[in-house]
Amino acid sequence: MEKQVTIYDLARALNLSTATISRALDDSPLVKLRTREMIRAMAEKMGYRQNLIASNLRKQQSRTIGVLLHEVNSHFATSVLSGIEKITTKERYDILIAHSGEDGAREIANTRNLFNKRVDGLIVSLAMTTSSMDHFSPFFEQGIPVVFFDRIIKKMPCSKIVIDNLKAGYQATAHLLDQGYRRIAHITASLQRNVYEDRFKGYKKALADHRIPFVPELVETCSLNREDTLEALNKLLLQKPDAFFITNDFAAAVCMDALQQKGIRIPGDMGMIGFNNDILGSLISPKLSTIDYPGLLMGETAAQTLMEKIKTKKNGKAILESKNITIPSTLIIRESTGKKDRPGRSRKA
Amino acid sequence: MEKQVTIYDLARALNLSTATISRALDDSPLVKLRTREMIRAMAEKMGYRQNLIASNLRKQQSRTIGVLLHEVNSHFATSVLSGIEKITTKERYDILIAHSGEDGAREIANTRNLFNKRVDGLIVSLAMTTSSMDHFSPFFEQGIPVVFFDRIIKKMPCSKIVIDNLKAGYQATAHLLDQGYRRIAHITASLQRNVYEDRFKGYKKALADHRIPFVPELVETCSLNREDTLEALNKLLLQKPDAFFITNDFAAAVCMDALQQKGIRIPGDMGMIGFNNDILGSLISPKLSTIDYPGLLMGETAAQTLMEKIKTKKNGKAILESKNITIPSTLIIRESTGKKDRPGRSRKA
DNA sequence: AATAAAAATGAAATCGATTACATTTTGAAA
DNA sequence: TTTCAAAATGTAATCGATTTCATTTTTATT
Repeated sequence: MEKQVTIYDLARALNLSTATISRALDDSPLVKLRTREMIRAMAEKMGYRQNLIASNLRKQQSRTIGVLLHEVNSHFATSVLSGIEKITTKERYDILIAHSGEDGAREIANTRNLFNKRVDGLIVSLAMTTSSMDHFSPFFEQGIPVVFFDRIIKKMPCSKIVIDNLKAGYQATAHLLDQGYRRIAHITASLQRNVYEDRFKGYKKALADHRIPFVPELVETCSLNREDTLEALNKLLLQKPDAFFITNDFAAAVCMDALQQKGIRIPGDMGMIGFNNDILGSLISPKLSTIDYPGLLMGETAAQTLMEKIKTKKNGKAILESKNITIPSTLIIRESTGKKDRPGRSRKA
Repeated sequence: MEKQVTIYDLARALNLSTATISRALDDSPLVKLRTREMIRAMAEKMGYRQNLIASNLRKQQSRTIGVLLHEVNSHFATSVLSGIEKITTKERYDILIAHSGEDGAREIANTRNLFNKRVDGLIVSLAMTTSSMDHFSPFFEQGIPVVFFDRIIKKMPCSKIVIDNLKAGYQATAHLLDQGYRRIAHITASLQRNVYEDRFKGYKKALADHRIPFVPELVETCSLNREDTLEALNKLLLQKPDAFFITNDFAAAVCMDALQQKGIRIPGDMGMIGFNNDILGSLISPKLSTIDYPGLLMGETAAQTLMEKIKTKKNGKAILESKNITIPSTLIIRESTGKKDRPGRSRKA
């Protein structure tokens, strides 16, 4: 349990000033090369380790960026995180991850904490129950860059990274229609959140374009966890749907399992399409059709956008132009959306 | 872009000293209640936010604990993280997550960085390729608590949280044997790592106890990602196994999918057991038998152990007794390990 | 060798909070 | 009203690095 070695110790040992030590350790050309080498050697020998807390206080930065997430236990979330990390580590920034478990109050507490830790920037996907945006105002007031992704608020004046959820919802629904399904149920989450709202809009637009009436009873909203999803499923089954568009692959997998238990064949009796392109979908049977949502790219883009903002801020003027970036998403057709069987006929297994 | 409000600003505004302000904001009884309320109100009014960097520098702490992981994109990893978080947020600590992507060099860099950030403690699961332990010595020298979990080094003098991998490997293998399988292949990862080594030992012991000869050709080591797993699978198929014990559920799911493509029936023709109890296993078909590895509990236990160490350190004497905790694991029998078909007979689908 | 310019180094303020120690205020007892 | 302990507040050092603004040393030029 030895005392920490500081630049004062190095200065004393070498009979130099802390200014020179500090500059040398930063590899500044202001210090003679020979001196620099001497200092490096002594730092190594004495086991010096820079105290980043002190450094950050003086430099008025933290070299840390905060990431506010609603959940981390999904393939999508971990993809986004690894995309973010890929960019930030390259720039030698750390990330502080805080997740709210979909709870707005925890999101507020986390936001506050990250501000107090003086993160240099923030990347956010909103919790399901967040309604007000007031907790972000300290960041805006201080000009600390914030980038939203996935779950955003459209009217916020800052950069946002999204996919075209309306189009994706449209594609998913249209594909089911093309395969002969007509009574398409939709399991989704809080329509307060843009992502679910837009997919829902796409769903309705596809129905309209195919001249299929929209039936409100075919839509259920839930938290998307296992129990709630099954509850929604059972409620919807009373409406005799012939296909499901489910806004999340995990929930879709849960439903497929339950439907197959009941002896319902997928596809054929029932079409099924998910959302996100979780690896899960390619391992279950039948393999799940879905919308590819490139989490890695989204994370990278969000981080890249944030890093640029941080840099322009450092170099003087804070040009706070907000970017709205739309990442491409793709319909992935696998097995669960095979053609619908004609009624009365039987299908080859 | 207003300037940050500091306690100096509050002190000036209220004609008090920074000492009083600081104490009041900490709710110290040294400050008269009325004054405290006044200060709180003014802080609120002026939009004061504590600068934790300054506070941490002075207090010689970071209220942050570092978590070194090899990967984060698995159900197990996210469970552990959420277990850790559950405990640490309760104690108002943040976690700084660094993952190495199984790369020893990155692990070293991450360890160094976390040290420089002066984390108050470290929770570690080693990367696949880590061999030396030298990068942890600054922590030991400074008496900063370190807790290892899952992938550990047995001889390290610090707390470790593990499951009984030998027993688990034994159970998995014995279960396959009980179901009538005899040529059991084993797909695993680097035997340098205790977890894989111990499971392998359990596998061999189970074989020995059932008087089945151990065949080295039935064991393959790989990274456990999709491609490598498939390669291992194909190599092993040449040895005509009748069951697989695969040390990871994701890899097991990949294999099951590939085997079923080839028309091999699971169970019956081939038994299959995984490891970890990833949710995945309950959604694929047949449902995967596995070993439940309680990640949440492991995370909680690791965090709890660490928090205790941090506390005893703060209260003076650093009693560095190392705990070795073994968490219970359970065999979960589902569908993929149904009885083996007798040769020559056919099984009902 | 004298001089100016460039290079290297140093002194001290600074970042924002905490806290040991000192001082003032308050209130109760004498 | 005085006295003194307790309560409340203040002063200033401190955490460890960075950086502005000197100051000293070195090098090049005449």
